[in-house]
Amino acid sequence: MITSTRKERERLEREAKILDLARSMLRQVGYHGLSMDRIAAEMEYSKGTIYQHFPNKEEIILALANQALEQRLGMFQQAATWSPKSRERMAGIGAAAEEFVERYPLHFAVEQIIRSASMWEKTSEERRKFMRSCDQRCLQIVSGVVRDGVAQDDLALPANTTPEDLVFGLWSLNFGAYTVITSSDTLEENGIANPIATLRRSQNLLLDGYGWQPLSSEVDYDQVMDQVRAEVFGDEQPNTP
Amino acid sequence: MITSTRKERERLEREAKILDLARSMLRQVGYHGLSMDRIAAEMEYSKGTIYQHFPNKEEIILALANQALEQRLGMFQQAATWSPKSRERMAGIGAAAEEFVERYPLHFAVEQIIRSASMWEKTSEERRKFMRSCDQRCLQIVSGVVRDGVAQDDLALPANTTPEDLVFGLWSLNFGAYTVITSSDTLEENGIANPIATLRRSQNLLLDGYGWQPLSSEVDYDQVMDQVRAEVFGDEQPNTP
Amino acid sequence: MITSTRKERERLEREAKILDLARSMLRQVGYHGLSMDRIAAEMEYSKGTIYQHFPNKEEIILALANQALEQRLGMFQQAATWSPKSRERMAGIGAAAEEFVERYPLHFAVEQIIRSASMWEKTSEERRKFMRSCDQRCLQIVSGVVRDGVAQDDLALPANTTPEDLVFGLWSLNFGAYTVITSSDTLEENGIANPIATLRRSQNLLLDGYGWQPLSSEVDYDQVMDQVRAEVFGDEQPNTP
Amino acid sequence: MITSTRKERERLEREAKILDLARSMLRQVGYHGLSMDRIAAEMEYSKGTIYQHFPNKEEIILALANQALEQRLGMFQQAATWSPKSRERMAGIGAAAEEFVERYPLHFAVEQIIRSASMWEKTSEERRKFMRSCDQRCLQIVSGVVRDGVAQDDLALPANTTPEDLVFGLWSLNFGAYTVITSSDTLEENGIANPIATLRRSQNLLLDGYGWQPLSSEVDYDQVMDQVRAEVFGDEQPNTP
DNA sequence: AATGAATGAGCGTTCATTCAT
DNA sequence: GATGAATGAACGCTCATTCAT
Repeated sequence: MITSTRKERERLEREAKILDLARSMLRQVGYHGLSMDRIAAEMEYSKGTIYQHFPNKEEIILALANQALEQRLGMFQQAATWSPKSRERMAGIGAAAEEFVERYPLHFAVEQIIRSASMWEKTSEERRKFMRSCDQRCLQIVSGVVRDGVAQDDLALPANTTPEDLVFGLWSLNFGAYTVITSSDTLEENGIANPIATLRRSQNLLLDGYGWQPLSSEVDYDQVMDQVRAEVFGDEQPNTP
Repeated sequence: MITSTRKERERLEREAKILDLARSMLRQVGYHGLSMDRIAAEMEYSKGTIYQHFPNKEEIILALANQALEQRLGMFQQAATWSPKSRERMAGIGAAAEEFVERYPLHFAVEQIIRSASMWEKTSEERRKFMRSCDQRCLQIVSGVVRDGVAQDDLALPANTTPEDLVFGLWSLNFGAYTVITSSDTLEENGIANPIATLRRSQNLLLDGYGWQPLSSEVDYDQVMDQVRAEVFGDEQPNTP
Repeated sequence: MITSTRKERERLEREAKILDLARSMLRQVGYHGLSMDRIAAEMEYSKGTIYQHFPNKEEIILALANQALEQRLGMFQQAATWSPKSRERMAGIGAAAEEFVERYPLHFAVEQIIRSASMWEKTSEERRKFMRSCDQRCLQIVSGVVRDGVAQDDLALPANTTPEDLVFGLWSLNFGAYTVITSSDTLEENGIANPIATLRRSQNLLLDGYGWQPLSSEVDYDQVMDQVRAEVFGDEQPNTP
Repeated sequence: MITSTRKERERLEREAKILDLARSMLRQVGYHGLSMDRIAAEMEYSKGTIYQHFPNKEEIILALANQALEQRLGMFQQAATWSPKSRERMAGIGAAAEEFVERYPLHFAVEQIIRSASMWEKTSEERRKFMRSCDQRCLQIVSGVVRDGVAQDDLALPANTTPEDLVFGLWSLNFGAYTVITSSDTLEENGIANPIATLRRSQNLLLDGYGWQPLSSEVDYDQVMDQVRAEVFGDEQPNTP
């Protein structure tokens, strides 16, 4: 029993090591530069050993995606229960999204690559399902907060609009903002000095636009978000300069 | 010299042809399937000839991206001068962005690939510069409209906020939305039936949030955008259902 | 010792099981698909254990071949004592050869592989010897029948001709026929509707040619062969249509 | 024109060289030992170049098979027109088969491997067709001689027997005999001193058995075969000792 | 004795790039 | 200037075999 436990533990450690390596390599050399040869070379293990953990390259990438999604899911779950006030919980989720990108930039990079690469071929349907379900659960957490807001009369949705529609807007804004931030190194010299702050404001304005009470003119959600990051995620430094 | 002019013209034609072919191949077989061999095989020219136009494969892809950016730049320019009213011009740019993705989906796909691939070592500084300048000019066009709005008192920017900050929000929203739309095939079943409409509303709410007059509660910008797409870009069918 | 006997028995059982598995895998996935990994996976034993039985893959295949040869040898022995009449015994051996291919097609396939593959460097001298001895004993059984025929004056061999020469002819005919049958799927459409019947006739004509009494014009050896297959080998259905 | 002719010639030469090498390697290391790596290494060309001539490994093997079959076809055609007497022409074909194996032992080895290997997967259907057609044409040449014999009343076929049935017997005998000869090195010590002579006799007895006139008791077909090999195929030494 | 993780050479194949013609 | 044969490193992947446990 002890032996099998140790072996199992070693196996998991090795698997984690492979994924760590693959993750950082994925960012450095991109999807097309990531190769089993390189992964094996960079580890102290042989190619065959890598293949004993993952049946093919795509599975490695999908595993990375799953890790990223699971990580975010967990953070969203924490944030979604943080406050009794619906709009504050929403702000909390925004804070979680921030925290996620900053704390696990590689996870975010993996997500970006996954969402744009054209490599949905060989990966096992099982894992793909898992990925979709992570996506959905994330979406549901956030739309759940919207529903709470509606239920608590903090918010009234326009006709023909689902909570998911609202979330789609926030999601797009968030994902797009971090993608632009990550892929552009001339933001500052182009007049965008503090993109994170702008993202926060944009999110607030969007929620204000939906009439979600209390509006950002009444509550300083910037401060709320810093508070979430400090209290829920243990940041030492507030993020707003 | 007339001769050299003809030669030059032929050269440009051939270059355009290579790019057209590469672009459609990129759609059909993905980045993975794009190969110099295949490009050459599908043209009446040989591999060597193609190498006389583009020193390596990456340059082709970058050239493709530049075409896309130039295309968008042109469309933005058209949209940015379409109306005397600043907020309508802004809506026009939104319509142009829509039109761009729908009319040239490949261009958008190329942009995404470019933004995630890591292949900048091999590409020429010249082309890279061009790309950056396209990006910047696009940004400037849009921020120009913002400045006009400010100048015309349709809009007052908060303290510490540049026109570019505002544009960054819109840009993120747009880019993010189209990335999510492109990469997710379960949007509808997840409650997001009409993502384009949601994107439009999100944009409007954002601009409303900045106080840009006249607000979307006063003017039906949906209709304005359809109008732009019809009048400026010649769409026969309005996009709102 | 009782213990060692049990162990020995278990060992032999396991060995037989490995070979059974390997043989059926050989049928299903061909020589190419036969792998130690797969054998181990399909058994309740590990790769290492299999290596304790067979020092390498080739030995397994050779052991398979030996099983096949031994099987045939046994059947030939049965057939060679079946009748007091030499020519009928000869027909019996023909029937045994038929029976062998039909009842154990895998054994025949293994034989063919063995005879064409080049893998003798790795295999043990012992097993190779065994294989040669099987071959020889088979030959001797048949040539023994020829000698009986000569001794009983049913047959007179030409000058410079050994009983083995005669057997060589039959052997060639038989092995060649089944190889052609196995490897060609267009026999029928090429006018060879019943190759087995033709093989039988060819054998009979050959023996007639040597003057082996009674000739096939006097005795219906087709019927004799069906009888052998029914009585000696327990076939329920006669083979001639 | 001249250039292209030279290039074409060089191409064909290179192709022939690859095939020559592959052929001799196939015999030495067997089907499973033959690898593109080895072929490339043994030539002064790189792997990529080999692939510019043959799209995959199987095609190389099939090309070898085609060469062998075509070679034999040609020899059979020569032999089939050699004499006005049907049975002598038949003997001529036997001589051609002998000549083929002796003059091109590698071609024969290829045939043997092809007929037993389980690798009919990837090869282009086109080439496979060609192979089948070679087989058929060979068969037709020989069965044509049988038909001639029937037409000339040298031979009467039994009921339910096609000329192809007769040929099937000869074919089996021949292919089987040479396979046994090739794969067994203990023939002589097992009492089979002159297998070729035995094969010849077996063939004659078979044809005698069908009643093909004149019988081998009337004509010395051994001498006829030596004559064919000398006159048609230019052998300097008769083959019968 | 049994295990299965680890190895690493090998496989068939692709493809960007070069360069003699 | 155009060609395409040649290259050779790289790719994803397999598998017989070894050996520490």
